[in-house]
Amino acid sequence: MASRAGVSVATASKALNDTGRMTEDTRQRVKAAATELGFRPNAMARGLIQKRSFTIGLLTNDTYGRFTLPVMAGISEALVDQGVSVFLCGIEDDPALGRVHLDAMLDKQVDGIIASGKRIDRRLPVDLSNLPVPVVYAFTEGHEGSVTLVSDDFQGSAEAVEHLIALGCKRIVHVTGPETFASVKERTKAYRAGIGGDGVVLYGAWSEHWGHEAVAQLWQQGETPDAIFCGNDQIARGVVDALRERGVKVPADVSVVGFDNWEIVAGQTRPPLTSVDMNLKALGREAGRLVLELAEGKPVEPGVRKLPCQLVIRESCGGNAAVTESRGGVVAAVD
Amino acid sequence: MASRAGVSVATASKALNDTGRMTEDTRQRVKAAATELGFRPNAMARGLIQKRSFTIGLLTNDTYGRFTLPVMAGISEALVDQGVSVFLCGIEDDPALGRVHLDAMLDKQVDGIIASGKRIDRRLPVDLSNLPVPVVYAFTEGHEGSVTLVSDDFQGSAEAVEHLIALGCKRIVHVTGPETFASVKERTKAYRAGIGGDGVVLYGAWSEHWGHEAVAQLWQQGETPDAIFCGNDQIARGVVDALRERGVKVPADVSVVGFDNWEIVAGQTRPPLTSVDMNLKALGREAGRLVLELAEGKPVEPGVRKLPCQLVIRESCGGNAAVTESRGGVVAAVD
DNA sequence: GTGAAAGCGCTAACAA
DNA sequence: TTGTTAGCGCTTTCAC
Repeated sequence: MASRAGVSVATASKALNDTGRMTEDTRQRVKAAATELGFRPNAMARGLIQKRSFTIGLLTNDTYGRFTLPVMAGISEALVDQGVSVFLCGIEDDPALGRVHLDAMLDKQVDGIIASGKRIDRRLPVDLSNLPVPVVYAFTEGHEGSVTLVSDDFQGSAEAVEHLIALGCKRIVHVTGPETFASVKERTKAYRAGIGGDGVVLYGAWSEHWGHEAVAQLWQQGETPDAIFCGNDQIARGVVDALRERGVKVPADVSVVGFDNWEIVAGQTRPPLTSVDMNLKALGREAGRLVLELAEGKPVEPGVRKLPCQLVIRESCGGNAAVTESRGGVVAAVD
Repeated sequence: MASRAGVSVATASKALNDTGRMTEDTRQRVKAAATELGFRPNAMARGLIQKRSFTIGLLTNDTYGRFTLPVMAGISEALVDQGVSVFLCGIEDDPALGRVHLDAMLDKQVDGIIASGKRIDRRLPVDLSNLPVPVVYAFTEGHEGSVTLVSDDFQGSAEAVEHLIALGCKRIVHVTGPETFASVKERTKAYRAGIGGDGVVLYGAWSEHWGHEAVAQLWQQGETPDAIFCGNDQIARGVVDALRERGVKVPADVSVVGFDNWEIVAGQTRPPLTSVDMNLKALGREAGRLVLELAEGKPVEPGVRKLPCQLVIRESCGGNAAVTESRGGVVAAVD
C-alpha cells in the first residue's frame, strides 16, 4: 500500500499513526491512499512489536449470563473505542476447561483478563494470581492483593428499605436467599440497620417457589407485614403472585421490593416490581477501564471497590405515580 | 527456550508441533524443556506466518443474550479444543457500532465470523458479504449465497401439536406472537397442518400479558379449548397463570405447550411448561464447526440449514408422568 | 522530512 | 537428523 502514495513503508507507518515528522502534505497523501485502498494494518504484526494485542479476556462461570452479560456489555462499551476486543470464555465450574481457556488467551497475548462470576463470595475454579497479565475481578472473589469490583449490597438494600419507610411502611419483613451467601448477609444487615431492629428475616432458595412459600408462612403465623423486601426478583415475583392469590393487594395492602432488577422478571410481574439495580453495566465499564490502565502500566490501587446500586421504581410500592414514572424512566436512560 | 534443550529454534519448533523429522529422543527432550519452562508459543508470531489467528468473531444484536448465549456456548464448545477463541461483539442495532466491531475483528485477522441475532428473518445492521473471511449465519438472516443455520420451527411445532393430539386433545388453539415474524408464520403453518384445518390462531405480543389477554378472549367467546399451543414460553406462562386465576386446571382441563424452553420461564411456571427447545447450543456447535471448515478452505454447501427442535416434556400437558420425567431428564442430559 | 535496515517470535524451505 | 536462512507485516531507531 505504501508505494501507492509513493513513500516508503516506514513513512506510511508514521503517517498513519500520527507519529514521526513529515510534511502535512505527505501525511495526508498517505492517509488518502490508505482509505482509498481500504488499507487496515495487521494487528498481529503490530502487536508482535508493541507487545500489545488490544485484546482482553473475560472469564466467567456464569453460563446463564444473567450477571455476566451486563458486565460484558459494559466492558465492551468501555473498550471498543480503544480498539480493544473481548474474548468471552465460559468455563462453567470446570477447572480443566478454565485452564484451557486461560492458556488459549495467554497464548494470544491478551493485554489483561477480567474474571466474572455469579456470586461475589466464590472464586472461579482457576488460579489467576501470578499471571503475566493484569487481572481485574468483577462480581467474583479475587485473590490476595487483587483489584476487585462488586456492587454495594448494603447501600442498595438500605435504599430499598428507606424507600419503604418513607412510604409509611411500618412492618417490613425480609424474604431472601440462602444464609450462606455473602450478599444475603450484607442485605440482611442493611435491612436490620434500616428498620432499627432484628425484624423478620426468612431465608430460603433464590426461587419464585420460595417467595410463595414464605408468604404462606407469614400469613399462617398471622404476622402480616405491610411491606416485603425480597433478596431477588424471582423471590419477589413469587411473593407478589402469592399475595394476589390470597386477595392481598400490591401495593395497596403490601409493598414489595425486589433485587437485581432483572427486566424479564421485574418488568413482567403484576404489578411491575420496584427493584434494586446493581448497575452491572457500569461495573463492567469500570472493570474495562481498570484492566486497560493496568495493561498500560498505570498504577491502580488494589482492594475491593463497592459500586453503588440504584433503586428502580416501578409500581409494586405505590407512592407518587408521577415520580414513579419519571424516576423509572431516568434510570432506564442512564444505563 | 530452545537453547535449554540444546537445539536450534527451528528444531524446537518442529518438535513442539510434531512436524519435521528428528529422533524421538530429541523431540521428547525439547518437549520436556518446554513444559519445564512453562514455554508457550506466541500465537501472534505464529499467526503472522500461518495467516491464521485461531480466533473467530461472534457478532450479535441480541444484547439480552437469550438466543445468543446458548449459541455462543455451542460455538465455544466446538472450537475450544482446536485452540480457537471467540470475540463476542454486541452491536445492538447500531450500524456504526457494528462497523467498529467488525473492523476491529478484521484487523485482528479473525479466521471467520459468525453472525447471530434475535430473529431469523432480520439482518444485522452491517453488511457481511464480500468479507475477506468466511461468514456463517446462526439464527439471523444471511446474505445471498451464504451459509445459514436456523432451527426447524415447522418440525418443532409439529411435534408439539402431535404430542397434544396423542394426548387426546381435540380442540387445540394457537396463541402466538406478531404475524410479521417468519417464525410465527412457520409455527402457525405447522399447527394447521397438525390439526388438519384452520384452527384458531391468536396473534399478539411476545409477552405474558398477551397470554393473559388471549385466555380472556377465548373464554369470553365461549370457545374453550382443551389445549393451547403457545408461540413462546412467556405467552405460555401468561396463559397458564390466567387459567389458574379462572380456576381452570392445567393440565387436567387444558394442556399448554410453550416454545423456546427458556428455563427461567418454563421451569418456574406452575406447573412447569412442556416446551419446544430450539437446540441453540447444538446450532452454535454446528456454526462453529462450519466456520472452521470454511476457514480451512474446505468446501461447504451454501444455503439455509434447518436444525431440528426437540420437545421437552414437563408437567403442563399431563400424560404419563414416568415418561415425562425420564424424557425430560434425558433431554436435559443431552444438551 | 524521508527511507533503509533491523527485528518482534515464530515457521518453512532448504542446506548441511 | 539437525541447523541456517528467509520472511510473515509491521514499527522503530538511525542515517541520509
